[in-house]
Amino acid sequence: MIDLKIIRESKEEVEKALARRNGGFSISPLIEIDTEYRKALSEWEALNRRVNEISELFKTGKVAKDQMDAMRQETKDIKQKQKDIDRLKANLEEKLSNTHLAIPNLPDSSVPDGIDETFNVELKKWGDIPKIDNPKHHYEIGEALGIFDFERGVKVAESRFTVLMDYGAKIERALMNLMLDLQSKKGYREVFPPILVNRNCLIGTGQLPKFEGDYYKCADDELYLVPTAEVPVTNLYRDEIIEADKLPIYHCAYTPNFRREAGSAGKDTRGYIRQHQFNKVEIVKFCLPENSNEEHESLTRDAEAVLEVLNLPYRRVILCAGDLGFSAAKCYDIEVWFPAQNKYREISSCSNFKDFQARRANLRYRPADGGKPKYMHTLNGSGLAIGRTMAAILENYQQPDGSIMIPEALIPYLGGVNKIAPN
RNA sequence: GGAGAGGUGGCUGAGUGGUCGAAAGCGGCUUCCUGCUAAGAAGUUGUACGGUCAAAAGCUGUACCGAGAGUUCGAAUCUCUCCCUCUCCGCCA
Repeated sequence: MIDLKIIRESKEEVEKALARRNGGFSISPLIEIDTEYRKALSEWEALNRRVNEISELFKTGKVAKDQMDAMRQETKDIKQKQKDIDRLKANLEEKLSNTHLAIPNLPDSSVPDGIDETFNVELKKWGDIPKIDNPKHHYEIGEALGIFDFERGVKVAESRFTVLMDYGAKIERALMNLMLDLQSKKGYREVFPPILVNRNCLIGTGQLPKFEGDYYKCADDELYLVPTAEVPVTNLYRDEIIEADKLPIYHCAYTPNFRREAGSAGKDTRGYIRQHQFNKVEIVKFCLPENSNEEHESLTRDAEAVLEVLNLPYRRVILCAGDLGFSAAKCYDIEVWFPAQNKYREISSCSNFKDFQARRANLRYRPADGGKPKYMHTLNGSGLAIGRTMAAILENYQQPDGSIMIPEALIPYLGGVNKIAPN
């Protein structure tokens, strides 16, 4: 969340920055609630001061006998008044918190203007687009190879669930290992976190309270299936104070991810691109505020490295302010080439959240000079979405005879297999 | 699921209804001392939100000892409810 102090003191700048996003976020209601809340708080404090005074008099034995009852009565009356203020205060506090938590991050000044993805700006392209006559879609190839079973996925769960068979399952597992090995070598400490997380985690990273309907929740427990490893990994250090010399901290994590895809009805209904359950390797960084820009650049490079190792053509775009996710101040999308769709599709999102998540999750560090704890910066990116990587491999490595070649780097992870052909 | 123990500052850990934001130790910071290092001596050291101030420092107010409610002039301390952790037992991958 955005520092309330900044919101109070530079209302215009904050509103101007937020206006670049879609949706028109006015912070006036927040400021009103904040003012009311602080008024109630100081009233309550003034009353309590008198209570403290009276008890101090009792303590030091300065109360004359005939005044004791009057003073006892006075605090009773004050407590009664405080109760009324308490109700108001609790009410305002909740409103303040909910309103505050619903305000998205400020777009960084380097983020281009624009209202939707058509305003995103391409920054670079990598790799040669393969020349394929009448390229087939990944789902056609996968079904013909017998490695995707969409119908049984629906039978076992519902739509947007897929069963992987034989080399489908094996490639999924091989990619997971390749990606974790690659990021581990780059210095990301591997972690395997819980896949069910509590509500505070989702508030910490910014999914809640605003997007309640987007996630799977357990009926009998206050636990949610993770929509991304970002959630448990970023919350690893929630409510902690880390010594400055321990930063930056890098983590990589594999988890399955679960998303209800509310609002994506009809989008990518065929294929393996948009599933309710998908695997992903995530890379996460915690760093000093002054370093987050360069950490963002290098993190994005670390995500791109996976595509380069697999020799899949991609491009990098910078998201415009209107397309930016709720918590991000700045975000690069990495898009991989899909020959049959004849376009680039998102395969990784690399974001700098600055101190937005750190405030929510209370992630602080102790400065080297021993001063007061400060909020660190958090960043993360997919490294990569595994299902989409498999889909991209199927399409980019497809052969005229219906087989697919295996990217060289993946061959060792598949026990030496370099080609998969239909039975 | 059953029985018991417990949740206190960056950490470990004392705590009698008022002298407790809280002993002590560790860690951190400052200074001193000794060729360097190590060791030693003294001092200092919580967080949040307010007020005062041009601002900072300082001073000052309020809250915070797992969460919430209660008793009391006054609660870390007493009572109740909830949450969490640990130990033992049971069950189980």
